Amino acid sequence: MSESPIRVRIAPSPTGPLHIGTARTALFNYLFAKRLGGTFILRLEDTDVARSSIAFEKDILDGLHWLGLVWDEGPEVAGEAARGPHAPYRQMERLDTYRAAAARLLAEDKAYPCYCTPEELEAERKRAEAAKQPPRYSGRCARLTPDERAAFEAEGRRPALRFRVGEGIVAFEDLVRGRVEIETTALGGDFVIVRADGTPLYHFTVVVDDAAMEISHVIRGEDHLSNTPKHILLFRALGFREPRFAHLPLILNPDRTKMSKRKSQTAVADYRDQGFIREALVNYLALLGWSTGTEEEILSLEELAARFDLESVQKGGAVFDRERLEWLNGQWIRRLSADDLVERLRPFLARDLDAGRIDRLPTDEELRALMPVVQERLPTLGAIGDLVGFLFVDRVDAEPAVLVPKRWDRETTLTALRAARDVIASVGRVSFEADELEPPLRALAEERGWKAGDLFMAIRVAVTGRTATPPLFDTLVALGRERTLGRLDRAIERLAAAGVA
RNA sequence: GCCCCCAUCGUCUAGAGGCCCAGGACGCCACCCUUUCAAGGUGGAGAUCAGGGGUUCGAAUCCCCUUGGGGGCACCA
Repeated sequence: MSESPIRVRIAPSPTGPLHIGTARTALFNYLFAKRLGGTFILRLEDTDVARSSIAFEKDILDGLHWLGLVWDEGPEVAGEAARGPHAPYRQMERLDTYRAAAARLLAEDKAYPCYCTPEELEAERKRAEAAKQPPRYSGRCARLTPDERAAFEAEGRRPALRFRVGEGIVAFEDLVRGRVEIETTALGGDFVIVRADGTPLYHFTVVVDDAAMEISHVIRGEDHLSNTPKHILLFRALGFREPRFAHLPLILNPDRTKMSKRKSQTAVADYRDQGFIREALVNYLALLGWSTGTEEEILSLEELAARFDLESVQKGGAVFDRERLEWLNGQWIRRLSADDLVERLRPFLARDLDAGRIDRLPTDEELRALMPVVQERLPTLGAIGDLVGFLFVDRVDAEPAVLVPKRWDRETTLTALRAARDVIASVGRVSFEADELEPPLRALAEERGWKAGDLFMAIRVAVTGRTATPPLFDTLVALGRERTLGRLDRAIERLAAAGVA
């Protein structure tokens, strides 16, 4: 095999938001390129004009960018010029290239005009299905005489262009699966490469572009495995050198079918919006279908790039396991610097404010002070409001029923809360620190014969409204003396009132 | 229906003939730590390596068959 520079690409189609599967394919291409000092290219396959949109394109670009998968060559975006020697990288801007290639195939009779209408083809497919036959183009237009063509033209029919598949066996050496062979007769007959309206189709553009962009390795999902023979035939017909192929295992729904929007959360943006961080998603995706062969598992993009190899890619599909992603997300959140975490938490807090889940935004100092206690408790960034939101609301409503610890009754709770209020009021006058609060409150519990845990739980619920919170004294400090006392008073009032009623 | 691909704990995987009556991780359970919740630590349950035939002194690992699963078969990508 001749040595050529490593050039790989991710070629998404802007017909939907960035999909987890596309992100994984992009990642593997990226890692492969980085590992081998190759070039990672982004190409937009937007020839399905009806379904493509700018909004999807933006979502895809933003998502790849967010994941840190920067491309070496790619289209112009947001006013920034295209990068790379093979611009444009958007297929609808490359129509001339396809037109020229199509003209060549037509001139060499490797392709021919087909005048069948969609309705006729549909009928043909229906018939095949009814007869339990594989759907296959009949080849009706393969050998039209000039007169017959003229007749169709006179009718006003516009032809599509079909590629002659021919006979024989196409074989290739897949980098993850080994040798794959398929008989061309199993390809479904001659296939359309240019629509009647003149726009080119996927199988055609992908080959023309991969050749034009000198792609050395086509790394894509297994759903393309059976398309590969078509592509190889096209590479040959056009006289292009074929790239090497590697087909990645599919990412699966829990029921082991191809991951889909219907059964799983597939949009990368949704994961980001829920507070999964890029490090975790990249790490998780890399380990879906590939492993280092060691027991390492927490790996950064750089560490992954240093270890990646196609030989270790799994052949079987992999079920997307959200729980494991969440665990990895926690691992990565804990590895962030406090300042970085504060920064990343901001948008989520802003969203909580918009939604009315909190009444004000914490200052940077407030947030920063919470990090030691918050960092190890956050499964996702989106959980921040749930974790410490009570600190930033104007009032909490502690239900009398939950205010009373399991082992206590209302009277005891009331007594305890009043006593605790006095202790806190007396010790916190000058400064308000956790290690100033804890000893006297423990002493109080001891003196009254209460379990410290019960006393702490009553206080916890009184000031936060909930039974699960960060450590109590850190929480009181974060709340501040005045608000702590205020919430205690309010809880005492409510509990007392509940008894009267 | 036809073609192609795949097959180790529930899930992600290690394993490339003896180191494996199969290792790690997530999840689950228990215990420890502990004011709650987490995090962390320790331990446990969990896979007759889909089944059946070969090959071999020896197979999760090689071959064949069966079964099961998946993907593809568009003027979508």
